[in-house]
Amino acid sequence: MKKETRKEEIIKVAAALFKEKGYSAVTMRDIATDMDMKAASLYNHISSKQDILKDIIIKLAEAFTNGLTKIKNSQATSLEKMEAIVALHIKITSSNTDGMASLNNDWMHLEEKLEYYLKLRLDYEDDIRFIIKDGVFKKEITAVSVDVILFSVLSTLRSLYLWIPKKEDLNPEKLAKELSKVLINGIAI
Amino acid sequence: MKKETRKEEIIKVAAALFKEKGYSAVTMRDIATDMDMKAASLYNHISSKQDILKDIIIKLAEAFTNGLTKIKNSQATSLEKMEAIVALHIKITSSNTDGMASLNNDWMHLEEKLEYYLKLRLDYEDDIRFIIKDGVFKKEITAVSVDVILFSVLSTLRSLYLWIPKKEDLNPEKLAKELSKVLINGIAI
DNA sequence: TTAACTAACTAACGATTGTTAGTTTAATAA
DNA sequence: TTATTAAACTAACAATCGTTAGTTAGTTAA
Repeated sequence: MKKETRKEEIIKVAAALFKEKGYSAVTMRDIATDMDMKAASLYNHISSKQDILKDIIIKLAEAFTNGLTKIKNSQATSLEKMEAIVALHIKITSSNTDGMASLNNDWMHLEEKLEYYLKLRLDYEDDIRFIIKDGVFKKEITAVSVDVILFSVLSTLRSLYLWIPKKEDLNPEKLAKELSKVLINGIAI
Repeated sequence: MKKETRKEEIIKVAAALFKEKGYSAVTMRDIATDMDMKAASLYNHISSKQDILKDIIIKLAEAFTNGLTKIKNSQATSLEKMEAIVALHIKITSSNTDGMASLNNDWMHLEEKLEYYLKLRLDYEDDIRFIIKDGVFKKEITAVSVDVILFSVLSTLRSLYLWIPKKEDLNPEKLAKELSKVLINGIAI
């Protein structure tokens, strides 16, 4: 029960198609064509189209949750934690930009796992909101609306999947440094 | 307060459904159900499903292009222009959050109008990139990567459609002020 | 009144959808 | 050798898709 390479290939090919056209617009025959096989043959490896989406999204969502847990339990300052969150998003996203497209755009088609996903996402946002609030309290972060800060930072990080593939020469550490600088210090001189 | 035409009603209902499930997952029968009619009756008012999407997206894309043209031809400083761009996005997005979901997520299904849309989007990004470059040259904007700044700002503005509907008491001017402050001055004290 | 128009309807179309059943082929294990 | 297994195949299914054709009822214009 460990011969999952073929299954993983299918999921990878499917994720690329899901990014290009969206989950609903991709047919099992599309995935099969890119795998050089017939649609029915896919079912030797996966149990349903739905199951492919679940695999893609839940794995990524749990990676974010696990990454954030380490950060929030660390001894870093609030701003250092924000920098670590930026680095976490760059690390996970650059390892799977296709899958991140599904996570961002097709989570509503999860059905059985939808509730679980929504809980992970809500908890994730709450944890970051707490880090920001703590930063404001400790006078590390400006006292403009916490929600505006949360929204602004998270929107940028959640869009990385669109942008990272365009940078052919990606240096994750350099990007993390520059992006942290822009998000934390702004763009004004 | 002129009465909406039947076609406009359909487009509005369709946009709400497109936001909820994505263009491909919405059927003509879904739209008809929400309009309290049969799917075939929709064709007395619209020519195709595709045409609904085109109406939604192109109208918005042109509104952005027109708005940015005024800003770039103004005498404002680079930072003032950036603030005006923030306000432009808030204004257009808050007037049609449903449509903005299609613009962001379903543009790839435009078919005949796809090329035109892509040109508008590319020109839009180039215009903002120029404003940022000019700001760096005039020492109003920090000399970190222009693309990182462009990406960060535009990602946030393009995600407004997800966030504005959650703020039941939206004050566009106040939001523009706060968001500009966060994007331009950052979050650090 | 008559004619034209608007906006709904029923019925159905060919195409495509995700998926199942049963079969075949080649490689590996006994 | 024989048996087993993995991974492909063909054929087909019921359901659903966007859309068309033709009809009907109510409203407006002449």
